[in-house]
Amino acid sequence: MSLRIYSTLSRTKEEFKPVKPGQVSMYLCGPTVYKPAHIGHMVGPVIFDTIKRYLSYLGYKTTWVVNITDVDDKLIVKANELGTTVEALAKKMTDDYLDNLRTLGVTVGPDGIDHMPYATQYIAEMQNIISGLIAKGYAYPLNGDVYFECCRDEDYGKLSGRKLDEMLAGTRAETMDGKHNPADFALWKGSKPGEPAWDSPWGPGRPGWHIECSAMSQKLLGDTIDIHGGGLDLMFPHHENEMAQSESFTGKCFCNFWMHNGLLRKSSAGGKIGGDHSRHGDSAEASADMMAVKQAQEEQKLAGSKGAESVKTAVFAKFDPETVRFFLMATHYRSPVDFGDDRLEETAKSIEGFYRLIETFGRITGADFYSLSASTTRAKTPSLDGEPAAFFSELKSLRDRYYDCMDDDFNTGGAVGVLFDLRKAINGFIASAKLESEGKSNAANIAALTTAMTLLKELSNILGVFRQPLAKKASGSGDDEFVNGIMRLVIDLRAALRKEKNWPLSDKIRNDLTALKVVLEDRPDGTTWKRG
RNA sequence: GGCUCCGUAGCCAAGCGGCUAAGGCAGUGGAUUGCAAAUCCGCCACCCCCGGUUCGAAUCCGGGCGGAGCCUCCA
Repeated sequence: MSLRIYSTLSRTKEEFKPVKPGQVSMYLCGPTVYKPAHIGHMVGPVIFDTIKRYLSYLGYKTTWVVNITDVDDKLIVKANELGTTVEALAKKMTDDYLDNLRTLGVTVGPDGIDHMPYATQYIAEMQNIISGLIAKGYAYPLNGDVYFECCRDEDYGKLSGRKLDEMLAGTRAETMDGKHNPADFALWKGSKPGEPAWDSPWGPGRPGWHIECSAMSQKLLGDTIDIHGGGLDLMFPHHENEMAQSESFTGKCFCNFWMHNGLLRKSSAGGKIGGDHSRHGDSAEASADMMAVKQAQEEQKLAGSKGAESVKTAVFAKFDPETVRFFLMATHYRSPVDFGDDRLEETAKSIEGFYRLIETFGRITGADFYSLSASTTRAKTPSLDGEPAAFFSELKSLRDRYYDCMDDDFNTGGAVGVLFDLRKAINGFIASAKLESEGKSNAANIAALTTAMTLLKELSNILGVFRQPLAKKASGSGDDEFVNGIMRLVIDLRAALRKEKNWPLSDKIRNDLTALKVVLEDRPDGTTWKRG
């Protein structure tokens, strides 16, 4: 089974073949850093982080670039508004962005984003491309600006499926501004006084939106890259234009696999409004003022400039980052996703069992799941031949299913399903081998359990989940000696009551503790507690 | 209006021509438990509608209905 990737260009899944054997170059369009990051900005990086992990797992030496756009109209406007400089604003928002990425397990470095170039550091490269495009007749200067002439690029529109002449039909004349063609877009923008500006052959100015990605990907990854990613909303015009520029300049294919991730939508207040979603199709509502509807849609869209809350306040205050990451992994990257509290709550509930299994594993073996050393490459994955044979062969087939999913256009949703099945298999093994009670000293079974848990770690590492304990702590790990001491006392006293079969009192203790968000669980070998 | 994409159980969701349509949440029957919790074993889908291609379709094609995104420097 070999890796297949859906390419936006061909609208089909194609077998993945890198330009250079054994190596993969990957470029993801990063943010314009003019406002705090919202959760929608995190989707691409999280998905591509997993893609890189899997490519690395397959043995590819993967180089991943995510750019930072630190010069842009919006940045200028916002900085003026706030009475600060573009540089200072960009710095602050970049830090916010990176901070949130780190929280979600995406780092800058060999295990994550390899290069994070800033647009302002590649002005010379951009100017070089612009000059080249003018020389080749693909671009023309106009009043201090430089425009790319779309109709000179024969296959312009091939990514988004647009035809140039169709696009022109509905265009208003006033958008022309002397451009040869309304679709022509700026490679270079002459600056007004007070705006950030760089000297250029066409006068002081700043780069257009698309040229930075062309320049940076070429400089850092070469003329033809393997994978280029971004949100679906960037397909047009950004990626279309980016590709048009780059290919016109180099005369080579710019990118072999275009990958676009679906966008997040903020789900409506959920059940809180009326509960029954199916009622929204009322014909009375259908006649509502279209503008109002359009407006409402705007607000729902996370990417809209208005109303989007920062990740920290909107999400991380309420949900563990691992829950968020798991949620993103549970659906296919190309699908649009409703993002809302009720969905995250469901996810949190669904993954609790993994954390419980991890605790159980610790109780049985004394080992720490998070310290297990799991293989990070498919080539070095354990053979999984062992006893009991039935259990091992189940592990093996689950792993194969996981591979099949990931090989099929990074089907993380299917892979997540495998993780749940793996959990069930391990729990079943623990139960049938009675590892929590009389089977505790069976060394072979303990070893089998450890192998299985190591496999769980190996497979969840690729998705970037279960890398650390939840903030919600298990017994004794997050509280001070005082609390732990009190809890030990309470549990001991209750154990004595239970021995006397004083059920009313021992149940009262457990129930009252539940009200305090402390959960007691009675097991054959004693009672454990944790904060719930 | 043009260009894309989607429509699988109460909800979320995988599935990409062929064994009994993954998995999660909710619900439900049982095992286990002093009772719980957790865990395990079960149950829970006429794949939006209508045609067509095929020995065979949730999967391919045509039409319809419904939804989403883009066409506006939004990831």
